Amino acid sequence: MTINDIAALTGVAASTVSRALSRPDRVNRVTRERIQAAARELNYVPNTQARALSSGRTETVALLVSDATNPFYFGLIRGAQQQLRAAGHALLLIDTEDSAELENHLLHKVRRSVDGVILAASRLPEQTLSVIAAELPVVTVNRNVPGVRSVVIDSPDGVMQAVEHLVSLDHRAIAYVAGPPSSWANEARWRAMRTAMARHGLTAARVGPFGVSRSSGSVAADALLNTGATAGVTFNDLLAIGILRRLAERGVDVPGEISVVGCDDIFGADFCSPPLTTLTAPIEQAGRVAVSMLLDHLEHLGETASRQTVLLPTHLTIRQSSGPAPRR
Amino acid sequence: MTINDIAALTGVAASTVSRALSRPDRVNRVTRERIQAAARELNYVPNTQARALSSGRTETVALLVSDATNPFYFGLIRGAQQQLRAAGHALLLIDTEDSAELENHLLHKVRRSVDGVILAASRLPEQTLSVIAAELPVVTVNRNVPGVRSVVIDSPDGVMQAVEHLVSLDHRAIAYVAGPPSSWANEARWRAMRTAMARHGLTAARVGPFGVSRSSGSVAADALLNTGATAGVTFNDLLAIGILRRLAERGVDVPGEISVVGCDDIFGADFCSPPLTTLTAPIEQAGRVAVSMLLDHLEHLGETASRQTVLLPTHLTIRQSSGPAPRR
DNA sequence: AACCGGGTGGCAACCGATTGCCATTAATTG
DNA sequence: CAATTAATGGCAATCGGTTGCCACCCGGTT
Repeated sequence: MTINDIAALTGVAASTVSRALSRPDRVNRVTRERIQAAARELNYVPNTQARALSSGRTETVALLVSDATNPFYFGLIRGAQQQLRAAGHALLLIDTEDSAELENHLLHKVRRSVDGVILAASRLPEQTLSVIAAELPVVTVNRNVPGVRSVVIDSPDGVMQAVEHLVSLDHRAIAYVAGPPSSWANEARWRAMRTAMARHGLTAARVGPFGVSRSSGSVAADALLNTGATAGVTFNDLLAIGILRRLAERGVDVPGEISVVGCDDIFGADFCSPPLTTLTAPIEQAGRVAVSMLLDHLEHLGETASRQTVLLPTHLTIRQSSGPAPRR
Repeated sequence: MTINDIAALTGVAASTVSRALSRPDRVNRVTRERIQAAARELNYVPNTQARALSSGRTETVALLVSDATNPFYFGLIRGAQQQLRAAGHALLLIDTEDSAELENHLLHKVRRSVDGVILAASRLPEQTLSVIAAELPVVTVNRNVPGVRSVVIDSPDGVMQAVEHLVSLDHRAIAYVAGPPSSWANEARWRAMRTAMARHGLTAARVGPFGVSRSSGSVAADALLNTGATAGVTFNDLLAIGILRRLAERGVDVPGEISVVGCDDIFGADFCSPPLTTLTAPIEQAGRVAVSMLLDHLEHLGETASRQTVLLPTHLTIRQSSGPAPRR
């Protein structure tokens, strides 16, 4: 069922069929309807590659994540997928395994086969990113690079809320449990934390970096205890959940002896034990917005974007992993 | 950077460049090396669509899931992704939103742009599936259809283990909490459950069907309590976790008053409260195996497969959501 | 009657590879 | 030494659309 079959069937040229299907106003109504009817009848589906080859548009967007098993991305994938399907585009999922080289390599490889890419938690240095953004429409998530449009979740603001929350509960020694140094969000959160602490005349301790997996949580928990802090704010929920587990194992009461605040509010944060106080991030929305920005960008190539960055608000969701500071 | 640029640069014909890159033995060593060097230098990446157009191979595989946010699929996606990347293929992720029509429609749409598809939890009727499998390489996961190769996780066997476990703890009234009727696995588990119960002269109760989300768990929990059963085996972990939550809310002690056994051992099953006794399924492996089968099938098109179905074993992981039956 | 312009639809040149077929050359063999 | 064969690389068709350009038809103007 190619365009030619339809052409033969309806007695017009292939080019007319093409136009009837993709630029309907360019062909006479009766011809168009005859063609469209035939197309429907034959169950015609245009060949994506052929179309891409000549038009340059693939109707496909790549979503790069650093680790497909990180629940944080589930929401992102979902949101992106939703929005893409609404626009009739396909989603190419790419796992960069947390490696900048691999990320770069894969980006290069798919460069020609997608209309644009969404980089969730890119590990690429700023300069490399700029280069890529110059030759391919890019939207980043939680990563701010000049000239590259992005959607960032305002977790720094959330971190401040978390600090206020903890300070109001009489915590004075609060530590930040850091994630990967190559993560832009990690540094942003740390900066916000120091600022918020300073506002109360306090200084934050910092431990890490740790990998973003639950197993890293064990090490992180021990390190956190060593700081003597009465509360810890972690880079993300995965780490926080790992910490909770290790603390339970060591018989440390949460929040009696130490409070733990996570970040992102991923799947599981509400039913772990104790349920995690965390920064609720509109992850799915971030995915949708990222796609919207990208598609919008694609439609107006050449024009300068009206908005380069969208900041999505977060809020602190208080559950049972945080409580009053223990009496000394 | 097309094949022609390289041809011009090295002074050979484009066809020779093509061969040097894709069928190296077909061209002289020195010519080949000169071409390969040039390709490397120019950072040449073959255009996927162009290649697909002429060769018919897209090096892309679609993975259809019924709901991208279901943690069960995370592992599957991961496993598939890993194996695909190792083979240099790309992964097109498609969310069918639990709708058979949408699934069919999307399958039809991508039919020409992928080399094959993996259907995880297809909702399609058997006949439709056969039709699709005839015109496109297909591997199903947890779905057995004659003539379609598949990888199925042997949860029926696991369900039997679960029943043995519960019966040994003196449970006599055990209920199955059913998932979507359109799920093949759901029926398979129910059958296994009845068989296992019958072996002990017992009959299983059944409640449901319920949606596979945590929120459905609330309704399911209440229904489960109404059966008077002292233990419930659920279609999957998501449902089980929802049930645990609702039971906690109602002040029902687990496992003191009622035991709950889940299925799949998804992310979260080990840290919910209480940690869930569940059937541990090799999900990631399932993803890898599915891809292997598909790629293998692609390489030997026309030949009849040696193995049509791979059965992956499960085992019961006993945690704290199951315990001795309460005294009457 | 000659002219103009909008609406239609065909022709043909791409897009960037792959691949069957053939010509050339070199190597092997009787 | 002639003949057969193998290795190598070029030509050109092809995959299935898209799109610029042009020709034609027709009604409406001067």
